[in-house]
Amino acid sequence: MTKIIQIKQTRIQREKRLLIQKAALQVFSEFGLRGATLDKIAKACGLTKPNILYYYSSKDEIYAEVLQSLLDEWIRPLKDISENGDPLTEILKYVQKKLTMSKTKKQESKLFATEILHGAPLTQNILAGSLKETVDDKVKLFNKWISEEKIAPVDPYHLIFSIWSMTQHYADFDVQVYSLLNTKKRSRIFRDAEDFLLTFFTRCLKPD
Amino acid sequence: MTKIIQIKQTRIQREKRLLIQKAALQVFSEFGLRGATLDKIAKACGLTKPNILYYYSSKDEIYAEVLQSLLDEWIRPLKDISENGDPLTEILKYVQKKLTMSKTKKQESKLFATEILHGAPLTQNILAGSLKETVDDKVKLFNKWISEEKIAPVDPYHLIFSIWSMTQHYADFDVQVYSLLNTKKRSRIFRDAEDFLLTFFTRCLKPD
DNA sequence: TATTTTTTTGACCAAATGGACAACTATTTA
DNA sequence: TAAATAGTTGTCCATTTGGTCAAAAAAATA
Repeated sequence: MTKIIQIKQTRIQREKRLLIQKAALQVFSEFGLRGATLDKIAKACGLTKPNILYYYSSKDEIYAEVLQSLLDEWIRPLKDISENGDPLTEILKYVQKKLTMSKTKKQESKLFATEILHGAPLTQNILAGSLKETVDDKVKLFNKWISEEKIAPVDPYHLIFSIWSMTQHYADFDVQVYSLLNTKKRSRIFRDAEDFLLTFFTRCLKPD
Repeated sequence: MTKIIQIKQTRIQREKRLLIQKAALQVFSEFGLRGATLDKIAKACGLTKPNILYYYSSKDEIYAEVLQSLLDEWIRPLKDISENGDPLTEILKYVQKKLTMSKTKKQESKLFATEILHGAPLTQNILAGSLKETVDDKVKLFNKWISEEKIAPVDPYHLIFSIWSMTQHYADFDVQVYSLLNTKKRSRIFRDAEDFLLTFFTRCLKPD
């Protein structure tokens, strides 16, 4: 009742909702939608379960909101690829940005991956909608660059997939990466990864 | 009791265990360990829940067995990289094999990905054990090839990661791939992916 | 400060789920 | 074919978990 009549959020509502979202991201990314429980989220943010349900009407609603705010952020860097800059530089900058996100937004990456992996039940429309739009737009740009012989002729869609997969791998499969590299310092891994990726894409995209 | 005394499996045991494993792979890969229920597995293989628990003592045991048999298969192709063949050809063959697996073993790929993504609770020892051994072995081989100037000097660990991530992407993120490519035929996607990957790795690995 | 509104929580509920088990049926084996 | 063994299932149980609710506490407002 009250909540329907109430129009703008109170200070406490803003704070608590954010608190819950943060905890939820953490729990969802670790356990997945079904593995996450309201109790875990509650404990992670120091609230009680009924209190959480005072702010969100269901677990699914929390999940949907966390996922939604993640998706916007996820697409943004792709949009930033500019048709004015130097083609190779623009693409390498994008690679770098994505790799950095794998380091600093690991939970987001894992949550997104889990969602897609399990069929993207809540994300399908976004994939086919705004993401597809952005991708198609950049594909057009890449094709222009190719026709101008500014980058090597490769399938732009698969080029984008390769950037996504290689960079996100360091977030999503971190456990495997860390198990196989006997490096002590994690920052070292990302430095090496960056070296590798930049060399890799430079070699692949430099026009003949 | 009976099962402890019994030494070799009966025909029915072999058949039913396989049946259960197949169904379990399907259900686990779609819903994850926690999202999968014994009822779903039971329905998927046409047995009753108690009947499944006659063959496996718990859901976790089924999961562990499915995962175990998957892991052996998963590592194998890497082992097949031969130090006798032509370096570039050997690596490209490996890429091809992995891509094919993404097409034909999609469920396995997704299950493995989910496991690693969620911290690899049951797989950690294998990652750090037999997988690491095999990887280290191939890294040594790649380094040898590099020092002989038969392939370009790139970090072998990250090279392996790049092969894994780019090929598995077509299985794990299939929903996204299909959403973004407006292709009707799926086989077409894999043909294009193969073209892309082979060109890609050839360009990157060809010695200067 | 009195009143209203918002926030918090302990206790509770119903559904889902992993698993136990005894009784029953089918298959092997002697 | 009779006895023994293996396989199957209906029923039941305990735990987990998403969610409710009424009452108490805290905060905002008049």
